[in-house]
Amino acid sequence: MIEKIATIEDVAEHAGVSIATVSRALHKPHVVSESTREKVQTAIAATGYTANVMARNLRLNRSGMILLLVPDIGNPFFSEILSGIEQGASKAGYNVLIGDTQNEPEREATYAAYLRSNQADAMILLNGRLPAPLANTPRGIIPPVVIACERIPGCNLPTVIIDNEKAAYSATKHLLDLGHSRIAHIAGPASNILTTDRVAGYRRALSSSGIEVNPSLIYRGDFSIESGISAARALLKDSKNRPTAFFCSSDGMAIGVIVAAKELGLRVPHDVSVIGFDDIHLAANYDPPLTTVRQPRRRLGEQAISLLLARLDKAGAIPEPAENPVIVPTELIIRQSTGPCPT
Amino acid sequence: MIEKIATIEDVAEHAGVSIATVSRALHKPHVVSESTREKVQTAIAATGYTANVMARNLRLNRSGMILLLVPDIGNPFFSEILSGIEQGASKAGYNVLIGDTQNEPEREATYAAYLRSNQADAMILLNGRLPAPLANTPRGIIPPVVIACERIPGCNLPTVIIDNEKAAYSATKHLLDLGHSRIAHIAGPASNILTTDRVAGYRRALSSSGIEVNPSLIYRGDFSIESGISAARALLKDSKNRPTAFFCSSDGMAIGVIVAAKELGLRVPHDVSVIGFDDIHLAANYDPPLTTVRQPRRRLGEQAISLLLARLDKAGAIPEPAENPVIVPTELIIRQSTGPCPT
DNA sequence: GCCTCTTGTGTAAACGTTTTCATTCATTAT
DNA sequence: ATAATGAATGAAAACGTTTACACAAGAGGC
Repeated sequence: MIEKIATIEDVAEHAGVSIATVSRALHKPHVVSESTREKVQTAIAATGYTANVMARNLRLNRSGMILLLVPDIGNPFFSEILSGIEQGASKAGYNVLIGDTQNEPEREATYAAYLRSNQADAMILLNGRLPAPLANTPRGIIPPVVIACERIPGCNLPTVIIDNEKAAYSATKHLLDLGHSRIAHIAGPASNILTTDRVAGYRRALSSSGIEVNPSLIYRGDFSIESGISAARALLKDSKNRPTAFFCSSDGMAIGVIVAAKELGLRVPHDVSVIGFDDIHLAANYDPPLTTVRQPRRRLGEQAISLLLARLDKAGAIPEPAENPVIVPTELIIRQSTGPCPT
Repeated sequence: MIEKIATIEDVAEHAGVSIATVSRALHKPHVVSESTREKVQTAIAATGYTANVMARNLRLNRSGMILLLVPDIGNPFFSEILSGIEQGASKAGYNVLIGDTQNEPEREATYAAYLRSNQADAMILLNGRLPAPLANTPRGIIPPVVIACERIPGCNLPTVIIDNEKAAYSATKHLLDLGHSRIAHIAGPASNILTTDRVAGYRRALSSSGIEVNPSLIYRGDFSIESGISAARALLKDSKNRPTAFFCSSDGMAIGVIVAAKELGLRVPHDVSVIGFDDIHLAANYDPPLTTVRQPRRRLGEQAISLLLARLDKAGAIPEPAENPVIVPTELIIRQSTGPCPT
């Protein structure tokens, strides 16, 4: 009574041909005669045959799988990037396997081993770190890996990122243009390169306006709403010298700042201006609607997968240097959380 | 110069043993002698051997892959569920392959075929619909599939859901208890069973308070902020008979309602109360903080994967009826978007 | 000293494909 | 009529594993 899954052999028998012919009828229809092709088709229908992908891949020495390393799949920030990647991959006949690394190097290494063990044909890194096994790849061999979201210094694998320094500069510049001079920066974790880049942009903007950077106005958050709240509570405490504007490295932290500001009876943007980063979906509908730096997340994913597919197509071929990294443009979206500096 | 990947044969040769012994040294260490075990270990280290998972899986007739069908991976609502699933699966040695169906039955069918073609060992459905190929599974054979999030009527596969009817009832009841009687319901798309269930809960609450259900107060949204805005604009237009409270089937729509209400100069909760559904992360930090029905999303994912793993363990065994569906409890989180009915 | 166990190892089959090579048969050119 | 071309198919090897089975050698009981 137990259902036996049909193999190519069953189809062959049913059609009265060899398994080679069945395989050919499926993958090189032009080399088999019309009549046998038909016989094979009806046999397939009759047996309900589906090719065993595992066997096929073993023979072809591929897996059809693209491994995506993400620091935390539970973080909605990644979901849209992921969506862009998935769509491109699926169109090219690849599946996307998501590796949630939880930021643990051990898990990164485990997943990176998938490349060697033929469980994945290629890999996209969103986690800003090169897994250990990849770091000591023999010189001259370029693994099929693309880096997205966070650049990895000293690593010249194909990369697609935004220009964090420039984006931070323009955000800070926007606040300067509104007349602010005591501008706080709620940064991301120190471990992220993008934090460094954004701090640099922030500093450059201030300097270019002849304002000295006050280190106590730079607060280290972790992108969460909660860390934004703590940051604002700490920085707004001293009502004498408090900042009149905040440039936050995530929309979440910006929202946290606004929550804390309201808590203290301050109005946004009348008393304090806040600018975020990412342009998450809710940014436009928060109260007040958030001025922010839009990160084209889907675009980022699309670029990453297309870079990877290009790399896979011409495997072995000498990879032209091309423009690397690929920079996808950000955009400053001005809404109502920023306004002129109170006098 | 091209790197040749080491196979089990290379290891065997290097260690001076047969490939069978290598395989045994790896998977049944107790049956090989200590000395050979060591030889094999050094040989593995020397060659940098990693087992070809594809070949292994072909032999073992498994894939180690759990397929997760999601209507839209770009939707952050799913990311936490996903995280719960991924964690449980990974602990049990499974990988999670995400199938983004985009709500297209065709893509669902394609992915469902992965089960037959041995690309996946099991499947979790979050999309509320049974893929066509699965629907006509031979009687008596229970495919390794678990349904989560949305029950599928008439399908008795293992299921883990929340009690939408009850949750909607208690949300509506909360508004009734606050003295509201003109309560609008912003529902989800008609195609979702959960919409039906929640509408039923809403109706039951009203009826049990002796209030007649006014169909014009039920608005069909699509879970998005935008649809919440349209809903509120439409329902609040008539300042004479406008509802004093909204029960929304998603936090997004609740936020939309609040945006629209503020637009009209109405205060929440002073003039109008709003209650959402899901308890997304931002709900607690919106202005005002959102009263909502918390859906334990991670828990949902965890339950789903554990149900599936149990099913996989005793393959073939007669599945005990057990409690089906499994209900994970929701919780009404009362914050500041709901208040007494204005007189 | 022979038989029986136990322990460790090797040989070879199997998993389900794709593809190279050889074979058959019909067609066309000489 | 015979040789040469071409089209269609089949036989078998290969992909890298796991494992059933056979076998060898040493230990222990009589």
